[in-house]
Amino acid sequence: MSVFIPDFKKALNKNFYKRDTETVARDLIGKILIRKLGNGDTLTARIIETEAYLSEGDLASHSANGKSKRNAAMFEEGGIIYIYKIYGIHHCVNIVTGTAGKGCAVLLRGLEPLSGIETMLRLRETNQIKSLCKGPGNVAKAFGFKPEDNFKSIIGENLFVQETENNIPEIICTKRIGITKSPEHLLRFIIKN
DNA sequence: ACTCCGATGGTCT
DNA sequence: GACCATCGGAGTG
Repeated sequence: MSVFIPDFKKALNKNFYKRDTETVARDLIGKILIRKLGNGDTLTARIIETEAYLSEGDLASHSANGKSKRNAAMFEEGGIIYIYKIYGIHHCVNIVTGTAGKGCAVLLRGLEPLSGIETMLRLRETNQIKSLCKGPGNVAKAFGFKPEDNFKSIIGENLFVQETENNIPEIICTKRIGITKSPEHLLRFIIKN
């Protein structure tokens, strides 16, 4: 993709996120994540890897043991983000899916940076383009997501996912990464290549 | 290419 | 006190 123009009129809406989590995780592949920072910088990247965490029958999901202070955002109506800290070091970003009270979300695991790359490099404190948005911790850091962004809307002017034209990416489905419970579920989605 | 492992802290039993 | 939805560097083949 040579030129990409962020356009809020093409943002995915609440009905997109309120659907079944696995479907949302799959459909997010190939779409464009857009964030406008307070300083005016705009970051855009293509979503290339996601994982679904379900509200039922999924022991790996943070919601598996019910609502708590940490996972409360997961139990909101789809269309907001859920941010948590992992291993005491990294933050991870999820997009909450489904209807209110369910407790499900899609983890953003990998992006292909499109614009705002200088800002992402600065936020990541690296000069490595190759791994800039590779892995959930790096996705969060490159986009400047912090704990205070928990519960923020993913359908607002300064944070949204944009529809793409002629978007029929070839998608591969595998087991999820780094989990020990419910490992058999094929809930990781990655774009081919 | 791989495997191993330390860093570091919130959450839950 | 154990367990993590991780990352990157060191060591090995």
